[in-house]
Amino acid sequence: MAKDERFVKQITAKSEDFSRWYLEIIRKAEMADYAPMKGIMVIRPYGYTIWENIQRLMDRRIKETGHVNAYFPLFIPESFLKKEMEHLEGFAPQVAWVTQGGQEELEERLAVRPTSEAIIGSMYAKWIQSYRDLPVLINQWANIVRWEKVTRPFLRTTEFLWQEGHTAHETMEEAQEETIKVLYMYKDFVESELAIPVIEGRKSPRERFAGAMETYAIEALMSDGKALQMGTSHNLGQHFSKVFEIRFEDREQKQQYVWQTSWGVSTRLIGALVMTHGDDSGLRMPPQVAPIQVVVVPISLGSWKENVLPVALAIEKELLEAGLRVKLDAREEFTPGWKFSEWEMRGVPLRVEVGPKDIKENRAVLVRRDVQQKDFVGLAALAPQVKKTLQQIQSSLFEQALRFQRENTRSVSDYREFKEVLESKRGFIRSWWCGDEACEDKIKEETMASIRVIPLKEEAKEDPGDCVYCRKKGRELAYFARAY
RNA sequence: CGGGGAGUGGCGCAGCCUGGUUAGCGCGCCUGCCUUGGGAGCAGGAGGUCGUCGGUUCAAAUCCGAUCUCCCCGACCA
Repeated sequence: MAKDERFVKQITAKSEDFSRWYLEIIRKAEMADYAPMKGIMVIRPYGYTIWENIQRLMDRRIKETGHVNAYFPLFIPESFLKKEMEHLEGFAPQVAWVTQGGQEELEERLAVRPTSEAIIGSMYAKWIQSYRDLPVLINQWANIVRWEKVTRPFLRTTEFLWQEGHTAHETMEEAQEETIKVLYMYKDFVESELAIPVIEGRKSPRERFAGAMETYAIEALMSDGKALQMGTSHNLGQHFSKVFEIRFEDREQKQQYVWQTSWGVSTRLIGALVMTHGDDSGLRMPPQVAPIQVVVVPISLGSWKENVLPVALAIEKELLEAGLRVKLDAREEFTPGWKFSEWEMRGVPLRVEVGPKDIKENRAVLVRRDVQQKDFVGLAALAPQVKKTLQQIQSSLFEQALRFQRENTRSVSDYREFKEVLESKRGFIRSWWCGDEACEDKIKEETMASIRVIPLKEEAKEDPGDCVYCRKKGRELAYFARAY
């Protein structure tokens, strides 16, 4: 059996049409389906279980760093949104409005939340009086609506699910520290749970969140060479506290405005999993977030129900007791081969096969989804071996993605080369930038590439080169890419 | 929002140009037999009114108009 041979052709090859491949995986793996309204999808159980796993692992980190969960309203009065004009103008084209309740027209329009800075800010103004009330460290899990013109399942939909943290602090330094702490929390989460390597850094002013003083993000490279923003963390400064009057009496008994942050990751991460790890046979789920970590397939031959099934049941029980998410697929109406393909499409990381031959040898067959490798394992050592293999798959997926990211990150100092790389290879391009928005705009216009992130740690290590566009002295080392 | 393409049983498609009996095909689904170590085989069967609305016509999946949705490219977008 050749390693990269496709057993069954059921989806468009990734290399043939990436976009179509992506959409077909989502439907064949039953992650999501289109709802009958433009740009809105239904997240089906298999996709939603991935989200639940993401939630569970992220929520743990959020709480470990001292935050607590709360829930704020879906509706935001227009006047609240208007208080921070930069913020309103940033979101205006994407806001859905409620103008009528029952038969009555509303006196004031209500926005369906595009994000919650405004409504949360108005509440913080009531809750915060003294430095003793600070910091406020609140997170909420919620749905968000943004009227998007171009939508794609998970990557950009009109309604989506996310988590948004909103914190308030005594000092600018403390808010900045929080912003960066969360950025690295996201990086750690995405790399260790989703097995997706990211580059963390600051956004250029052009890409900054509407109303933020500074925006930071983690960016990943999808396997078609386009970048995807995986999470953002904003230092809001005092923009919102000034307009919402979020004041406190400080240690010197003076009135001060609080310093705020906000940060979020969304169901877009599920799209990133597909585009980072998927192959021509379907999904490849990292074990940490896989809805099913191990599928047990009994080889149904002859009197398998008497001989094979009891062993399969015992294996299922043992793996369940070992704390794994296990599925025994003992359906009679499908052949083993059919089941193999089915679970490969859904990206189940590890498959355990047991058949008559294995039972004679007192063993089972382990098949890794990531590399399609088969190994015989004695039944006595099964559970520990399965656990170990899952860990290997988790790190192997990360390593594969990291290798891809490194191979597709190129340092370029010449604009001609810059354009050439984008045309032929895409990926991240590391270049110096003078800091002038005009250069950034020109580059975007001419190459469709934007500044994804200005790395936090790398700048100091190198002598500045010239701006890749205007040749003036470079001020920032930036990662450029075409992005989703 | 601009340009292009597409909506026909669950999925993928043919039919439309050149209107005319019961709208086909493959996969899937159901029943039975037989099979099962990489999506088995045979036989029988169910399921669509052609995205939606309107118009032309004796007659519309087919022609005309509007509208909704999806896909691709671009503009826009934390």
